[in-house]
Amino acid sequence: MNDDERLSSAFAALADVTRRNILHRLRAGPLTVSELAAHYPISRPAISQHLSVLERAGLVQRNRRAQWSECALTPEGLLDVASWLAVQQTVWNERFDRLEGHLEKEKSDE
Amino acid sequence: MNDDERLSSAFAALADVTRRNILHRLRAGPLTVSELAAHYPISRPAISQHLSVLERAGLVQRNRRAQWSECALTPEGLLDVASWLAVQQTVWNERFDRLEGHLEKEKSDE
DNA sequence: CTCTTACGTAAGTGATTACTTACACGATAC
DNA sequence: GTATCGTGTAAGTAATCACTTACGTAAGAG
Repeated sequence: MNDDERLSSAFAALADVTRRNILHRLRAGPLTVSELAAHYPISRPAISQHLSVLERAGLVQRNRRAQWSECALTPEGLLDVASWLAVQQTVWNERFDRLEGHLEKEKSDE
Repeated sequence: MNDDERLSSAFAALADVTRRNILHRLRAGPLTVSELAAHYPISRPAISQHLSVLERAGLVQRNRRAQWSECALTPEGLLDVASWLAVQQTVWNERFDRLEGHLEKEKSDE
């Protein structure tokens, strides 16, 4: 899986309220699949499938302990997303900077 | 469209290489649909549809001038995404902080 | 006026998505 | 051993997605 594909799978994983909510919930610490599923109106397999999506996107890790699966945030999970966003936003701001610079120049040209 | 839906549509829009590339390309300034489409191996209608997705996600604006459509980045487009990410990452870091704090405490308890 | 250009959109298709129920497996309880 | 719990996965389905080609329209060129 190349960079583009990893970014795409991460963004795709984040494009779902339930999955974002799972990530939000896991910020307090690891939970098992059933503990997570208890908070949602959908079936437990559906939650397990959402977790698979998050796992493939590198955002969550599952560790089997006896018959329980402990789900936890992957610490470096959002780094790629964050850095793509940072680049795009820097450029965005650069455009403002250039615009401001342009206006400054016009002003001083008067 | 509520907050969750807006976030979902933004993330979904970003979950595609072509669309991310369009955003990347628009950082240099506005372009028409055909100017954009020239860089991709897919049809012009396909690009137009990608632009519709980006537009609905609030990331891009199209302005019709005569028969040309000028496509430009929406300045505040990525704010929602960035702030969601910031929150989730803050929490992520807080976990590290708490962990570090815990280790510090254990250390001083010895 | 006719011809072309730049565009949006409708209709169709094959692939993917988000669910469901049913099932299989390993670990604990008895 | 059998029964049960927690889990992952297979199979099926309705909806959505990323494209394609075909068409309709508005503006400029001759």
